[in-house]
Amino acid sequence: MNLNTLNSAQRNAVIETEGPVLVVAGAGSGKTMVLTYRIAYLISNGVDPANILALTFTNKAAEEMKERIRHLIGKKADRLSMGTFHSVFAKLLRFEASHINFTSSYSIYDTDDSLRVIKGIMNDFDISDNFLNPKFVQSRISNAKNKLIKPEYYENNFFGIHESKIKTIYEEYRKRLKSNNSMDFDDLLIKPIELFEKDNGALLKYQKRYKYILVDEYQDTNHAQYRMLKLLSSGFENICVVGDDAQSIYKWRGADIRNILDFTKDFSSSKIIRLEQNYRSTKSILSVADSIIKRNVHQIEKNLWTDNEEGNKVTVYECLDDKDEANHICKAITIKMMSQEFKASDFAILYRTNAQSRIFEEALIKSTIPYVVVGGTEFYKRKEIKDVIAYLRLLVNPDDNESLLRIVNFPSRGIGEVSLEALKKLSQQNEISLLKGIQALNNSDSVTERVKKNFINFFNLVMKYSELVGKLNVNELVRSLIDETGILKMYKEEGSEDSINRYENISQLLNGLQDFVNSNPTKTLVDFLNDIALISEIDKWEDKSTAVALMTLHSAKGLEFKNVFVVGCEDGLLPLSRDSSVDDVEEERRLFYVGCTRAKKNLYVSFARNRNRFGNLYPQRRSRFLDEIDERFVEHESTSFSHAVSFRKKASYTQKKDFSKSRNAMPKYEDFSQEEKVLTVGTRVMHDVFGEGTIRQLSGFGDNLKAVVEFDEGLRKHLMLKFAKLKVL
DNA sequence: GCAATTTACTTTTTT
DNA sequence: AGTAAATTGC
Repeated sequence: MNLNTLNSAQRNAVIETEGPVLVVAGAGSGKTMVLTYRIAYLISNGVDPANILALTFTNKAAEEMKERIRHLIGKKADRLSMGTFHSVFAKLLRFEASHINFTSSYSIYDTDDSLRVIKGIMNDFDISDNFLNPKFVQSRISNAKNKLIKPEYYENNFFGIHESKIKTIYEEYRKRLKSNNSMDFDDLLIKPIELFEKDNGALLKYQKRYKYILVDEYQDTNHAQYRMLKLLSSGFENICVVGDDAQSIYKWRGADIRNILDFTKDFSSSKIIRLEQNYRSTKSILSVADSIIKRNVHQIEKNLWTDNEEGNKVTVYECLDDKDEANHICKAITIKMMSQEFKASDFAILYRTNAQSRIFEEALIKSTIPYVVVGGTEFYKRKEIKDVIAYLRLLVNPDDNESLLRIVNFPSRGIGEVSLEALKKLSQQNEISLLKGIQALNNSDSVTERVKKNFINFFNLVMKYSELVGKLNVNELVRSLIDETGILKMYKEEGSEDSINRYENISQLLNGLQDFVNSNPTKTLVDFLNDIALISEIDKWEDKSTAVALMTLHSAKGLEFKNVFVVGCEDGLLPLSRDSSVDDVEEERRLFYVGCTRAKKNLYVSFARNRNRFGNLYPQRRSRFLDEIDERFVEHESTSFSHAVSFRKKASYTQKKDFSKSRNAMPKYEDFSQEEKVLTVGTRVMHDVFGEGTIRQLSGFGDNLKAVVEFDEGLRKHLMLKFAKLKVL
């Protein structure tokens, strides 16, 4: 291990091992290397690896870091506690489960599972989901949990019309998860905190164990994570957090940027080390990124610089529409690959929303460029996969009612809604799990004999295999169970494209399980379920693969590529706006900044003048972020407009009719994005009868152009623009 | 109780 | 446009 390869700030960050340290690490400043070296340095100075806790943002980051440390210090590295907050504490909770009245085979509910629980509660409590959106309730509950607010204090912290109802749901939600022996993502952070707060012995045990704590991506930790770190580090106070406030992009998930801004206040006598030299990008790229981010008001002062070459200018592409954007980029990639200078995996296409990936996929296929979409519809969230997982969960956790409900009638066993209600009612009365309830139901007369038989068949299936858990090889057990359910057979026989897909997905899951067990025979079914609950798509992605990477800007955090395309730089998309409420533009700007700083050699940002959304073409305006870029480092390119025509359009949409009549004679691209008085989402309009309002949605073309207008009086109207004479204000 | 048809909703970003 | 949920008809 040679510390001389580090610059002086980096070296400080490695050797200041005692006491609280904040490392403000700008993009590309070698933060991963610093963390790696710091851990290796600790160990080479005699610290037991088992006394080090390193928390990363993704499992992938943890794996990579562990690999690098292994290179530096060898096998000792395996004894490190390293992983995401969620995976490290999920493991801890399996050890300590009995102390919080759970079992070590508790289920982990993802957001879908948790939403189903909430819907179930609202259904039981007769709260209509028109009245209260379950997703809203879910986000409120998650929000409260992130802030460590218990149901009893809920109403002191949230102020809206429905809070007392939400509080009731929150209370019941907690109860149900508890009786299901299940935890959601938030619980994985909260439950250890609750344990530590009530059981000082447990806290002391882990304080002693984790003498040195390191946290990566600290800018994206939430309050619960902060509280946890505070508790664990309060003994030795050897806590080192690394982060960059300019790259905080998870506020929507509860991340609290104050954690990093206030670190020096929260942890007294802490040191700050700034890593300001960027080793990743060219001067042009860094200057562009800097010109954007400096528009944000709230930040830690820092000055990122680089010794790297000036490099090529950053290209701003102006495209006709989203299709043109995709083709344009494919062409650029093809040309660059032909020069032999770059291979496919040197390129990344980064977008704001997953929905944007499709159009690039189509274009890449046509261009025969290998690509891989990272993220999107996640494998483990597919219906067929969740069904299989529900079976497995029920085997190890018989209290998991949510999983039971999912599969009790899948494949069809003749158990309908009415029979299920009877089972739920009986189980609730006797305060037993639904699975146990089946036995009770069998001894009652609330359902027909035929239904009883159907239930018992299911019950026997589950019991048969849960008794085999631990006795039979995991792989054999699962294959045999799935075979007996007939799921695979069912999909195979149906034969539609969709069902073949599902069949293959389940096969893939079973193969994944086989690999999991083969690579480590001591692993159990619970381990497998735990792993797949906490794994993300980015964790599975191998950058060794020779393919262009497509992913969201969020997923790209922490990665780097020689050539980066940040696409869809249009107002409303990047920055993304939901309705026209005041959004946090600063966070969107940071997201754009994160995207730009992923590039090592070449950066391309593009926007389309028209974009398809929900199957309709909408005019777009270039992102305000593009106007913030320092022009000295930019070159502009655009698709030739020679065959496209601009329209002179008057203020009123009554003239729109003329335009639509001559539409057939018009070229393919209708460009009204640069016109002055244009109707777009957000435009203020005047209606003779309804008064002033704001356009919320646009659809259709020509005579069929329709708008949803929200009038200031509170009315929301769907209007045909052909008839409604709207004036643009 | 189930299949077929209609409707509603999606596009934030994810552990 | 494409999918999931809800509703209807058998």
